[in-house]
Amino acid sequence: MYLRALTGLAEGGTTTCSSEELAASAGVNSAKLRKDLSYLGSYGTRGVGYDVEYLRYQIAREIGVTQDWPVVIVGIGNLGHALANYSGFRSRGFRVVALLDADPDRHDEVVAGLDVRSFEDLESIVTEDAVAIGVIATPAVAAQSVADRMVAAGITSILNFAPTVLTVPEGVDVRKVDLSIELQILAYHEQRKSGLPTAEVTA
Amino acid sequence: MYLRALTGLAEGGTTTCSSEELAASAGVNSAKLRKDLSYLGSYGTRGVGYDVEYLRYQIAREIGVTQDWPVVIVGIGNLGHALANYSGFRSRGFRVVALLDADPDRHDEVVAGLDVRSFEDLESIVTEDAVAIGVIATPAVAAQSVADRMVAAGITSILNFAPTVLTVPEGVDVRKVDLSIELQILAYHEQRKSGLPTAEVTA
DNA sequence: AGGAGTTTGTGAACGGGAGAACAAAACGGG
DNA sequence: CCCGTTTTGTTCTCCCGTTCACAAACTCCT
Repeated sequence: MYLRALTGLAEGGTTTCSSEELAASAGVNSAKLRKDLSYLGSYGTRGVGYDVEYLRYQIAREIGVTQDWPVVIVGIGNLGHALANYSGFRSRGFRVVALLDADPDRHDEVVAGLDVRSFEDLESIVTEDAVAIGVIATPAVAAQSVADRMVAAGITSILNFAPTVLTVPEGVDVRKVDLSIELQILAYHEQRKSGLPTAEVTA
Repeated sequence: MYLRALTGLAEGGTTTCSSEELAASAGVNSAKLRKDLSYLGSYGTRGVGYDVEYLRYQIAREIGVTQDWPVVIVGIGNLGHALANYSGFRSRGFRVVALLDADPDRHDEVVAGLDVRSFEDLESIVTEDAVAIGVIATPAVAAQSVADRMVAAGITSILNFAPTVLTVPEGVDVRKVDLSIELQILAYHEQRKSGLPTAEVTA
């Protein structure tokens, strides 16, 4: 978040910023921001603030975005399609090296300049391109078996868009994004708003 | 999460489950699950467990998924396309009533059985269909102005996929989904794994 | 009917993140 | 060169979510 806020400030021509400004851009409290940055080191100057470019590089280096991360996307349905075309990945150091799908009917398609290939090619792609990160955009029923194959092939980080809990061996990281849960949370608050029109709304 | 886990169990033919089973399905600790459910009421039976269907209905009612929520999606690029076609929304009580885009070239397209309409139609759609929830899938630069228009039109809950912090008046809920930040988190752990091959991996 | 075995619901302890507050450090003006 | 101003880095405190642990409650078997 801070990285993106800094990028925004840099594009706006700002060269120096205070913790207060940066915190506002990132949508957090300034004390929290300073504490977070202090874990990386002491990159600010008291009485002045932070050098935008310098801090940006330090954060990028720390979280590993200075290098390029090859990524494989499995499941080229609507969501996989969108992810393959999502420009935000490339601009943040991620390179989609392959699109895989189990459905042979999709294997002729070209999406985002890449051939959709057979899921059977997973192992060779992972070893060839040293892929460590895999994205699962398949239906829920297929997700666990795809994850198993990924882990067997050597992938150690998985981003899961399927609405299922994945079980993976220790040492493998999984993060889950569930689009409809976010909507459900909004619906819940919405219901409370309309149900209790005079009551206080808890943020 | 519990709701989805329960749906999965119900589809598998389970009629009764213990907190331990349900917690495993949802990927959480069983004590936490019991405490969470206790906030809704006392819907379990000691020595037996929870009735899957009954508990499912109680949770659905509590979070407001028994009713149908009309939703508007603004920004029909790759992501908006995918969201419009995402079946998980409809099956969870959300109905996409309109797709809007500022680009007139897109206004003839039909996506997911809906015409892509002009962003100018926002106000009439919101009032006509009593829409309370809006989804922003536009580029970052447009997100804030879209949010402002949404709020002015009467929308009180926004799901934001654009990589920007939105500022909205009090009483309006915003939730943010950032696809590349999830990847960055994985990349960070990945870097630590390879950088410290003998060190302990912190979950 | 009664006791053994389960499983829920909840009180208590633990841990960690978030904000307030302040000392240390850098800059600028006289 | 010194003092006031600004802003960082850090400590202290508070609060909330998570987990442990156990009593209450229910079932089943004898």
